[in-house]
Amino acid sequence: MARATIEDVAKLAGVSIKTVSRVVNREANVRESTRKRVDDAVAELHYSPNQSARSLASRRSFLIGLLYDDPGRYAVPSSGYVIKLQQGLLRACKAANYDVLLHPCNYDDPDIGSQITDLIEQSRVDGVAVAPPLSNVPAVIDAIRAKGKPFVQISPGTSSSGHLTVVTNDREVSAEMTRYLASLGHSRIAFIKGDPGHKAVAHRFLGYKDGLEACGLPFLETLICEGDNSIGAGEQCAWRLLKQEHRPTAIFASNDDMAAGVIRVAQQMKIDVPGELSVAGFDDIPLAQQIYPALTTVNQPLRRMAEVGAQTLIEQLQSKDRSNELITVHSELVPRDSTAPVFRRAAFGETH
Amino acid sequence: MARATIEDVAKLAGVSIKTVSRVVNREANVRESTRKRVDDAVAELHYSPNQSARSLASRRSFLIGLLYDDPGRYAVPSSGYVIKLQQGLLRACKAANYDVLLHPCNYDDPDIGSQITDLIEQSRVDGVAVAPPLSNVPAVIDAIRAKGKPFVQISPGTSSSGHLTVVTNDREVSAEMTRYLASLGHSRIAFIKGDPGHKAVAHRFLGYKDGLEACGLPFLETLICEGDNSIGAGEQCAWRLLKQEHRPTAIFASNDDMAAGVIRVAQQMKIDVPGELSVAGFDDIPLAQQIYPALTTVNQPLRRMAEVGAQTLIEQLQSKDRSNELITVHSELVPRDSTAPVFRRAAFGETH
DNA sequence: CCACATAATGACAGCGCTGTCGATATTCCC
DNA sequence: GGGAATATCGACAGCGCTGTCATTATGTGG
Repeated sequence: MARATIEDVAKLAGVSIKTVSRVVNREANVRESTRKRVDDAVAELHYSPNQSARSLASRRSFLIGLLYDDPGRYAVPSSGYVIKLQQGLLRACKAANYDVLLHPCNYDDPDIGSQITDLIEQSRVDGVAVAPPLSNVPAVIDAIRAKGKPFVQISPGTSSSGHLTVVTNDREVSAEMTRYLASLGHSRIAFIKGDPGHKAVAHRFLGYKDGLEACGLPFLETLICEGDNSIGAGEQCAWRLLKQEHRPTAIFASNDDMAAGVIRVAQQMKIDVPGELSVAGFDDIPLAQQIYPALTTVNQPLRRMAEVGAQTLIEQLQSKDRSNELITVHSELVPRDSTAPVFRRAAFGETH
Repeated sequence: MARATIEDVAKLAGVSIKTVSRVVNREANVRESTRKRVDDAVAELHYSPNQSARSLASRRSFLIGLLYDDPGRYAVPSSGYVIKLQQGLLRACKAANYDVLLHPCNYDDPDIGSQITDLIEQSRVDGVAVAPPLSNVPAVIDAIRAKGKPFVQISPGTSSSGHLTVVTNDREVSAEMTRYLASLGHSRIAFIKGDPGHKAVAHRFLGYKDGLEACGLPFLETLICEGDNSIGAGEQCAWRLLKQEHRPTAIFASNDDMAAGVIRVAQQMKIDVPGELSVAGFDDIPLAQQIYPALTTVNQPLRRMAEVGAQTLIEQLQSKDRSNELITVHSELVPRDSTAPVFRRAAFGETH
């Protein structure tokens, strides 16, 4: 049983193939009675248009590419991240009758620019969604733009740019977290910065400072530490911060892994969390719910970012307007058990 | 700058479009000198064939669909699993110049059969790879077969079937694990069965029995327990097994989560692992390396299974032979720190 | 009821390739 | 060296749609 073609449907409905095309594509100016006849024929024949023919004739593939950093052979942890991106993209694409094509890349490749160029040249996609950390690499963005391929940049941090971008309010929500900690009575709030090469985390630090300022708290260099985003780095920073005589009563780490490191060290130092020390993270990775105490953190709406990005990209593709929208999707503060009102004695610099 | 077409290349190389087509598709019977002229023209124009036109003319989309269970809104843990599948598929497809299309489904959907039917009807893919747990649902397999769509079933357990299937040697490697434990001196080796609805785990239990038999050890019902694959189930089984007077010196759980539950209970009961109790799991999930002690387990070559499956599927697509191969990819025993030579006193039934 | 605007439909070319088949060039063997 | 076998190449139809434009049906105002 060969697949039905538009011609079969037209014959059965007693109309021209063009009218079938109109009905299938929901175009205007088709009489209701005609539409129904065609729809019935479509249903009877289980007709589904041949995408290749559609693509060839209309010069659109109805395919959106996802450009992302390949989690690689052993990096299972980041897979949740990729899956969320895919889910967002898939939802938007499904709604618009597009399909998703995967284009994993190697973030570390020194030759990433020309890699992307080749990829875009050969790919059949109508548009591309670029996810972090790839979307933070200028060579990548430049390559896509040079090829004139419509795209949306999904970026955690703010971006200048002259193209469609979806960001989240990292800075604002970091300020919010800081204010939240202050509202619990904390006045010595430490901050652990992340990898300086990672663009997004810079904004979190700025947000932290905003938050301090909003609460009238002083900014103290002794309460700032920098790590490379790993649990180990979080531990090192925690040691440094907590062995000070006048130690902080709250530590805000710019990602969850480092926050987990802080909690681990606190346990080793017999500092009760959250009794004597409040700890907050950022990202809301699965681990955040699994550790004890469950980590107060910030949920990045990655799925939603991908969804909104793809949706807008597709809209632009269809209307051909291609404006340079900057879309912000709001992150959410997730209070859990690792933060609590300040413990007064500890606040006055008592060591254990 | 519009994309170059085959006609542009033909003109530049001074040949007919058919010859360009031959060169691009690596067909035989093209003079070396001609081939070179065409290749040069292709390079100069950055020509890349229009896939839609190719597909329309050749009736092949060069697209492989991945049918998998959508990890869903919160089920981040299983994302590593999906990513591995994708990686395997992508590798095989890239090598053959195919692309991957994602088709997430809902495993729990009671109407899954007709869902799949619709999906297949509308999808443009040449073939489909079905991953577990979806591949264990008869309605899914039946729906694909009914539509006559070429497919490969990726299945952890053995399968009868009349179609291309990739399996792994669950039973054999379970026997191997059992023999390994016996070789460490264990004679009281308990086994925790998994969810009986889960086809794959049944084979693991058979393998356990094979292993016992091979070592001349008796099969004892008192050393068998059944859980639902969760950590909690592992804990329950562990309590049951370990509070017996004559308790086992080794516990082989049919998945890692349950093994993790066993280790947790052992710690609570102050039973040293691996000193007094060896624990083995199955699957080699990320957690297996993270817990203490690191878990001895079995690594399922999921990525490799997907890769081999897709590769074979594509080969069949191209040769049109469509035989019903059964491909086995071997799982690997991964010895870590949770297993050790038997502790004699414990072996003689001493309680803590 | 007619001239005109607008809605509804169809005829047909052509998107950029591949498959078929026929034409021509080259090689091989006796 | 001649004819058959084989290698090499091109002409052309057509894959199943969409876009364009012409044509016909329907409505509208005076």
